[in-house]
Formats: sequence, structure tokens, C-alpha cells
Amino acid sequence: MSVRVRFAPSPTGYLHIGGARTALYNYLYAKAIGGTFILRIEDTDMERSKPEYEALQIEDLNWLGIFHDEGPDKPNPKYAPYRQSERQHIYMKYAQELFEKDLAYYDFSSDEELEAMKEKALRENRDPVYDGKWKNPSSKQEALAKVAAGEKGAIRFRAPNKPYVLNDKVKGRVVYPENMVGDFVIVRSNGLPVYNYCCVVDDMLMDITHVIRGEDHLNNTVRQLMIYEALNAKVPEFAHVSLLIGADRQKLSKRHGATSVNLYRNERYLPEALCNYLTLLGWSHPTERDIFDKEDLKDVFNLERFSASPAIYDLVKLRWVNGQHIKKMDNETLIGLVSELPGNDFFKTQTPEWRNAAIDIIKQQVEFVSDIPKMVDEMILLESLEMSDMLKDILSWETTPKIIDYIDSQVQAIPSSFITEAQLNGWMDVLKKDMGVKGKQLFMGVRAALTGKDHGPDLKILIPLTPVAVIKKRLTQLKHPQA
RNA sequence: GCUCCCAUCGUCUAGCCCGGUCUAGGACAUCGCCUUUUCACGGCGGUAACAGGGGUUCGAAUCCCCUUGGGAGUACCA
Repeated sequence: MSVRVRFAPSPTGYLHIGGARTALYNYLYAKAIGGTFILRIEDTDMERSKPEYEALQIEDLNWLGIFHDEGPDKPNPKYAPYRQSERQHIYMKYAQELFEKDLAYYDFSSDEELEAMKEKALRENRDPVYDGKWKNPSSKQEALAKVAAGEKGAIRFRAPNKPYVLNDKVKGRVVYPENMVGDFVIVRSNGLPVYNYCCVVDDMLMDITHVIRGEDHLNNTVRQLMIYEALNAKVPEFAHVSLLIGADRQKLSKRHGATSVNLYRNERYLPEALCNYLTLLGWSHPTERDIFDKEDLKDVFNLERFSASPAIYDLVKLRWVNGQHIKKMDNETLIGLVSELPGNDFFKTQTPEWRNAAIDIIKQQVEFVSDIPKMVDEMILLESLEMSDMLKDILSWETTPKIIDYIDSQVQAIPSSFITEAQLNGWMDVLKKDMGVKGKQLFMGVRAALTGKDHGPDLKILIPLTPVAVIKKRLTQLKHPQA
């Protein structure tokens, strides 16, 4: 049977960074093994689930380059529907079956009774597991009669009294001692089934072969194992991936900074970079590569290289990863991204050749796409001088005023809006041969004259990108420092 | 409380399953140097870790136990 994996978010908010990581692992695994990646919406919590969040989450997933093969918007008739809210009848059907086989029973306990029992258990230092013996469940006929009479009761699963073993792909052999959980509710008294139950019914019916999810579900799994058993279903492989935590080693939350994927999207992070970074948080590349994209992972991604311990979500390395992806990105795509940025008008109105050349030098030194316009402003368009100590020093050399005067006279004579590299070379030659300036005096002097700064990219590349009008303004200030 | 899980540089991790090749490797960050007559990029190098204690063994980061620390679950949430 072919591999089928799923990502099953609850539409109760934006796509979380942790959710994105789990989705990514599932996606990567499906791609690596030629399986199917399914998106299932777990919206049984009517109170918190909102349809708009479903759309938002899918959007974020797609932005990350994670596309599902099946889902509410891409149904496979054999498995649809994909929203748990639309599968109520299915859950009820199996609950009915469980009830008839005496594997589940109706519980008419009140909240108060349940609460009292829980407190008692806690007092006795026991797990507050529901003890069926505490209150004899009604007989089947009795229960049916009560239900028919309109009494509200929850359906409880009769938890077998024995230990369970899970061979997890990440955690290894996990033993759940007997009595770890008591009889648990699978259908609430309001008629809505509960997560741990729906999940199993769906995974069974959707032929899910591998469940890759967060470690927070590890304890739940014993309940699910019980249901698989009761339903006579084949148990899938499980991989419980460690959780992401904050720098204080606490559960990742808003106060740890940006935890929603859409924030990174707004900040123009590269989706491939985010995926790359997220992959590394808990999984390692067999050859210890740390820069790659999904395509590179196609042949190497597996379930064997997960780390069992939680990872601190720390953005510092993400910056670097993003920068690396910018460097290897082709100029055309990058130009497209920069063009989408608001403002930035100068860049947008330049020729393709200009933009290409500008991107060539700028992409080498930025970590974020959004830094590119800033670099254009600072490196190319800045008219005022950056009066550093170094620049003051350069201006104090006796050769510098001569350079400034000469360059100024040449620049004034330029009719076009840009200086060519050949023109610049010509000036350098004149300064060197006719005026006897050379070495540091020459290069730094020319740089100061043209850029008003003491540092920056290679002049031969930078100057042809700088508008003559800007250079003229710098020169004016250099000649009249006070003004 | 109880149950489950986890524990290698500041961070992400390799190594652990199948003990010796580990005076523990890589990456980010940090520091220094080199290169590019500047900056950045790049290159080179430094600082920096097997949580603690017991065992098993000729030998343990690797196997076992305990302690400590952290995480998760303990719901008619997902």
C-alpha cells in the first residue's frame, strides 16, 4: 500500500510556526517516498473553529511551498469529506458499532459527579482516571431507553486494562502502563465526537500509513491505540516529533516573538529559507548540509534522522539561512520580489540592466529581501555625506581636493544620467598619470569624491549605477563643507 | 501529585541503535587574522559541550540504574 500522510490543523487561528514544521515534515516525507499528502481539517471544536482560518492556513501552507494532494478543496471521492465537521455521521456510525459490541457505553454522570470523582482521585494521589466501577454504567437497554427519553449522555470508551506498546519512529519503544487512562469520552453528551476518537476513525478510513505529528500527542496515542484495536484497524506508523520551545525553554508562544507564518510572509522572508530552517530544527541532513530546498531533500528525507529532544526556536540562524537563499536566488526572481515592495520607486523605474547589476552587488550583502531597497538608498542614492573619522581623514589629504576638483569638472560635463565604467577608468588614468596620485590616495580619494563615503562596493560597479545628479550633489557638499 | 518523553558547545546539531577510529565533528553566533587598497562576500583560525552520581566493561558521549533539570499529558480542547 502506498504511503499516505496527513497534516490535520484546527482552524482556530493562523498557521503556527510549529504547525508549519509538522506539515513540512509530512510533505517532505510524502515527496521523498512518492506518497500522498493529505490535508484534513479538525474542526470538531465548534466554539473556536472558524472557516476563514482554514483558508488562511492553506494560503500560508501554499506560500511555504507545501501543497496538499488531497483536502477539502481537492477531494478524492474515495476519502471525502475532509472536514471533521462534515463527517459526523461517520463517527456516529462507528460509535454505534462500539456501543453494540459493548466496547463503549453511555455515561449519564453530571459534571458535578465527575468533578467529585476527580478530586477524590487527586486526594488519593491517583491519576484522575474515570473509573467505570465508580458508577455502574447503564445496561444497553437501559441506556437506550434513557436516550430515547431525551436524557443527555456521553459515550465512553471502555479502556482495556492492559499496557500498550508503541514503536515510535522518533521516540523508540514507548510503554504505556495499564490503567494509564480510564474509560474516556468519545462522544460528548451534546452529540459531538471528540478529537482522539475522530482522529483514529479518519486515519483509518483515509488509509493513513504514517502519522507524523508533535510530541504533545504522544500520551494521547495510547487512547488511539485502544480505538484502533477496538475497530480492528491497522495501526499506522507513528513519528512523534519533538516540540519547538522558546529561549526560556518554555512552550513557544506569542511572547517569544513571531510565531505565525503570515508574519514571516509579511516581512518578506523567503519561504524556502523558512522551510530550510524549520527542517533543521529537529531533523538533520545525512551529509550535514545546512542550506537546501525541498527539491534537494527529495532523495534524502526520511524518518530516521529526527532529534528526540525539543529545539529552541531562535531566529538568529534563520537570518543567516535567509541570506544564503538570497545569494543563491536568481536575479530575475529577486527583482520581482523587490518590485513588489512598497515605495522603492527609483529601483522600479530603472532599466532591466541597471536592476540586474544592482541586484548583483546588493544580494551579496543582505539577509532580507526587505533590506534591498534600504541598500539601494544607502549605497546608491544617499546624497548626504557620511562624515566618519575616516572620511575626514581622507578629506584632509593634500591630494583629495585636487581629485574632487578634477572629478567635479568631469562630472559637470557628463550629459547622460549615468557615468560609464570606461569614463571612470579614464578619470582614474588621468589622476594617476597626469596628476601623480596613486594607491590609497587615489582609490579612497575617488571614492570619497564620488560617494561621500569611506566604504562601499567596488567603484567600477557602483558608480555606473549611481545617478549623476546624486553625485553632483555630493560633490557640491564636498566642495562647500559648511553649506 | 501521577504517567510518558527528553538531556552533547550560548543555539541548531553529528556521533549513540551496532561501546574502542571522539584529546567529540559541522553550522549559526562570537572573537582574531588573511584576502578584496575600504565595507560586504569569501578564506583561515580561536573560545566553547558529552547535566551529576553510580554501575557493566580491558575500554562508555555511546549500554543499565539513580538523582537533578526540562518538556508533555493528565478534559464531555485539539
